[in-house]
Amino acid sequence: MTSDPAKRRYQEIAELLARRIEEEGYRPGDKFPTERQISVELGISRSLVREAFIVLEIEGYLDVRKGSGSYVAAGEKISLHIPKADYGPFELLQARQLLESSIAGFAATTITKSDIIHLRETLDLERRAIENGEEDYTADRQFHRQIAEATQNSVLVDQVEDLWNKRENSSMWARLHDRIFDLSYRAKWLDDHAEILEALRHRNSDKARQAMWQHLENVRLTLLELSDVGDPDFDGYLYTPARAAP
Amino acid sequence: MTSDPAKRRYQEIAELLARRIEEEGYRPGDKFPTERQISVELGISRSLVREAFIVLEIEGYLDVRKGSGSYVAAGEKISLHIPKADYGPFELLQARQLLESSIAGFAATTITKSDIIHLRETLDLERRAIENGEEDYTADRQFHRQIAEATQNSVLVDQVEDLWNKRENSSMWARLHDRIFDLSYRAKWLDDHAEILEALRHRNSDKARQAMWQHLENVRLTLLELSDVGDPDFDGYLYTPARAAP
DNA sequence: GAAATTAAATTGGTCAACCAATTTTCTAAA
DNA sequence: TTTAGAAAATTGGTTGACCAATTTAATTTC
Repeated sequence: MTSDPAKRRYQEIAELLARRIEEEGYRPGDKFPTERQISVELGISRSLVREAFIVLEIEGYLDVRKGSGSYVAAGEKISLHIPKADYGPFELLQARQLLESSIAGFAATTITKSDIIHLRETLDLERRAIENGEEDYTADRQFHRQIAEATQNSVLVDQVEDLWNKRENSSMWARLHDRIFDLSYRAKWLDDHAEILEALRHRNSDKARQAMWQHLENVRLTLLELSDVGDPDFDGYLYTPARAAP
Repeated sequence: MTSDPAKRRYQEIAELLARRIEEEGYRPGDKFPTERQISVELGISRSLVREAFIVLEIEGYLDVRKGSGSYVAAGEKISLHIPKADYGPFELLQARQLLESSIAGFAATTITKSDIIHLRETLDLERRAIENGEEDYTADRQFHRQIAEATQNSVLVDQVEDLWNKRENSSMWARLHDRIFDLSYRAKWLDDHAEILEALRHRNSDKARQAMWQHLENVRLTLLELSDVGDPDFDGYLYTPARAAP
């Protein structure tokens, strides 16, 4: 998908050093070698090491202090690369159910004509992707994002995006990915989306909420079906506490 | 709370340039000024600009190409992870209202005897903190977190925690902080919490949802009241789209 | 001998110069 | 006129030197 022509030098060095921190028993607060030490060791200039240190600082690995040195960071920072919880697909869906159904209900009260038009365009993109057999689900994601955007609340948008990111980082979901698209339940989900859009168009808050809930419930049921393949790894995810629709 | 000793130079420059990209009508694929141009314009060395470019590249703003120049990145990358946006207090509260009321309703169906006991203990801590005039609101936060934990869904817990973290990073909220605790609306909120707990204890899903909604609505009203002080900075936050309770 | 002061060494911060890849311009051949 | 190739200009990549803040060691003072 992405070009990924050539990894930049500082990125290579940063990954090398990050691996060192993780695998070499560094504990928070420990002193890390200085920029000069690393540069001598790797036979490169200090500027390159410095750039790598910046990356590591941003990712929450290091805490650099002028005149003192660099130290392995203590607090859990905003590091996105490594320390990523591996959420299960069912708890993710459950969270989306609770959050996105509320958002859909709210969005029905704030949505504009323009939002409706954009949502319809996204729906067309979805339909075309399915007809062409593409595995691309960006339109699907976009649909849900646009609904959140209709609330005019950036926190909600980020919250929804965060759940999608968590899903893409979920190892279990990655294993399910192929099965889901092979069996092409997406046509059913497309109908769900159309129903949600219809409720939003009529500014029917209750119906929008329920339609979103049912949509994600359908996804959940599909997942349950696909999980019943004797794979012992799925055991921990099979059960999800039942709950009535709101 | 946080130390925040001194923002690093490259970080300042990166934020400046990021703001320029966002506010100056740059579109994906557009060519961005070269490192040299920026360095001349800002009167600093190119190394500093280069470090800022690295930050922007990591955050998904830029796509730098040797010999060619830097271009505004096309795909939405992982940018939202790092640059913690400065959310307004009302959109934060609105998000909490939607999410936490749903969580409370769900938690009512999954909560255990043990959870109730722990919540009651937390409530006592809150009461004691208020009686002693402490400004510490960790018990408050803990109460909301424990309700999320009662759902047994780690995604929901993280989601709630994330909203609290966003609030603590909110500059506008920081300015409101003192006023809120000076006027001690916390006693009222303590009653709200007690009511929520009562609904959870009776496993009354609807009532728990509504009680949580009303609680956050009360916080919102307090904020509105406190904001009416002629501070022009609040203008952008004064209006929040109305919405009926679910 | 202990504490305060000063000096030296260490470390990250900043800079200007040069290197290498790419793009653009110019030139000449078809 | 078009096109292929070479030269020039542009741009990011890399380096070593120097600056400034911090830490450590040495010195002075009581």
